[in-house]
Formats: sequence, C-alpha cells, structure tokens
Amino acid sequence: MTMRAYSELIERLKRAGLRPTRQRLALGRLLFGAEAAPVDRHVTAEQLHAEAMQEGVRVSLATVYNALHQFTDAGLLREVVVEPGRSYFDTNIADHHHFYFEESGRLQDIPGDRVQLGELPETPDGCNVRRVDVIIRLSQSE
Amino acid sequence: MTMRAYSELIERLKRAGLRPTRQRLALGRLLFGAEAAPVDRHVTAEQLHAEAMQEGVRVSLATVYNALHQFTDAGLLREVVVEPGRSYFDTNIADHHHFYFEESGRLQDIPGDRVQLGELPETPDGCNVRRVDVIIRLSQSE
DNA sequence: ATACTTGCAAATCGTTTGCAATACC
DNA sequence: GGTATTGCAAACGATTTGCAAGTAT
Repeated sequence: MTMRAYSELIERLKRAGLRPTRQRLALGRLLFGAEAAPVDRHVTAEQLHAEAMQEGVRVSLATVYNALHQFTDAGLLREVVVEPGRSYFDTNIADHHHFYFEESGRLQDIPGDRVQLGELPETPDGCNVRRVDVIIRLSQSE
Repeated sequence: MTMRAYSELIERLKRAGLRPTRQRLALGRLLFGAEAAPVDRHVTAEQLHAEAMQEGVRVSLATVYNALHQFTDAGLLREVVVEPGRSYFDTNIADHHHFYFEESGRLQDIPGDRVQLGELPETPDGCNVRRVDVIIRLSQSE
C-alpha cells in the first residue's frame, strides 16, 4: 500500500468520525486498499477476520464486527443479506444489484444500469425509499 | 375450516410427500386455511408457533421449523430474508415482490406485474435463474 | 410392522454485549 | 488526561440436531 493511499484511508476514517486505529486501518486496507480496490468484495465478518489473521494482524472477531458496522454506517460499505444467518458486506457502494450463486454462496455484482425497474407502485404514505435490492438467485443447471 | 378445505389440505400434503399429521394439519390450516387464505401472510417460525399455542395446538418450535422448511421445499411457501437473523415465510407463492418497513420489520406484497425488470444481464454459463427477489426498503420520512 | 414424525433438551451458528485494559488525541 | 476503542469471554437469539417415544400407513 502506498504512502498516499495510506493517508487517504486515514482521512476517510477521520471524516467518518472514526479514529484511525491499527485495527481499522488494517481492515480498511484489506477492504479498500490497492490490492482490493479494483475488485468489488463481498465478505463476511468471519472471512475478513480470517484474512486479517492470515496477514498477521491481531484483531478480535468482535472488533471486525464493530468495524464492519461502523464502515457501513459511514457509507463505506453496504450490507447484503441473502440467507438467514449470513451477512455479506459489499465494498461496492454504487447503485447496483446482485447475482447470488446458491450452491457456492457467492455474490456477484450487476451494475445498476443493467437492471431497469419499471414503474414501482407508489410508496405507502409517510414513507420513503431507502434502497431497492434486487437479487437474482442462480443455480447450476445441467 | 370446512370439511372440503380440510381434505384438500390433506391431499396437498400427501402430494408433497408429507404425512398429514396433527401438527402439519394445524400449521397448514393456520397458513392456508379459510381464515388465512385471502390474506398473504409473512410469518416467522416464532410467530407461527405462538399462534398455534394460542389456539391450543400443542406443537414444539422445532416441529414448526421442520414444517415450514418442508412446506417451503414443497413449494407451498416461499422464504424471504430481509435482515440478518430473521426469516419470513410467505404464503404467497405467485411471482411478486416486497416492501419492507425497516422500523416495524413488516413485509408487504407487491404484485409481480407492478415491477418491471428490464433486460437482465445474461446469466453466467451453466446457470439458470431460480428466482428474482426485489425488496424495496422503506423508512418513515415524518 | 415399518418408516416417518415428533418433542425435548442440548448443541450450534452468527452476532452482540459488558467491562477492564489499552490506544489515540 | 480524558474519551474512544479493543479484546475477551460470556450472553444472546434464531435455528438445528440427536435420540427416544409416538403416530401414520
């Protein structure tokens, strides 16, 4: 990770009101760093924790959960629920949707402009749309 | 519940390869019976269990889970996941989508024809679409 | 008679919490 | 120094499992 990317990450955290601690920096690097940047990631807390451990970063699982939720609240991540009891955190925060591979449990992004939603029913009174999630569930055909 | 509806339920279960036991009949009645039929229901296992108990039907929670999954596998129900750690079972198995009220945790059906999906990206090789879920997340705007 | 179902209680899973020790500003 | 953050281990809620007892065919 370059010096520059590093200070950008620090800035990003500060702007979100989060102290740039060792743990948050390490997790942030894994999620948004140079290696990860071009790829959109869909990680569970457990996966990210394992990845950090593997790199020799000492972080507790509880802290990973904390960080993921704080990043999500700050708009740096988006949470996607596909199955009961499994939450993915998506590094792609642009408008987009998902393919879900039932066998492998993998998620794959679909750019927002590839799915057109027709006229939606008017939203019930006193409500506004927070988000529209489209999940296309796929299974092995053969 | 009428005699006729009752035997239809028995038939329905048998066709699904499920023995029409006391528990499955009671739960089936609550889900698909005359009282419930016109309304599309979105129940959690706990809710259905509570409802059964209230009616004086003795069923264990484990059996409710079993039945819900068996009904789902048989295509009598559809499972909808909106939040980590909460699964709804939907008695509406027609093509349709959902409003989700974040505050109350309530689901509301949207008829399938009220949402038009434009050209979807071609599905990856060797895969077919099992289902497309559209969830419109709403929050109180006050 | 046999195979399928059930209930119970314990186990499991992913996630959250309480709190003392620690790191950041 | 004061507040935010961390780690740990225990708590948690939802769901699942193992197994002995009960029920449908």
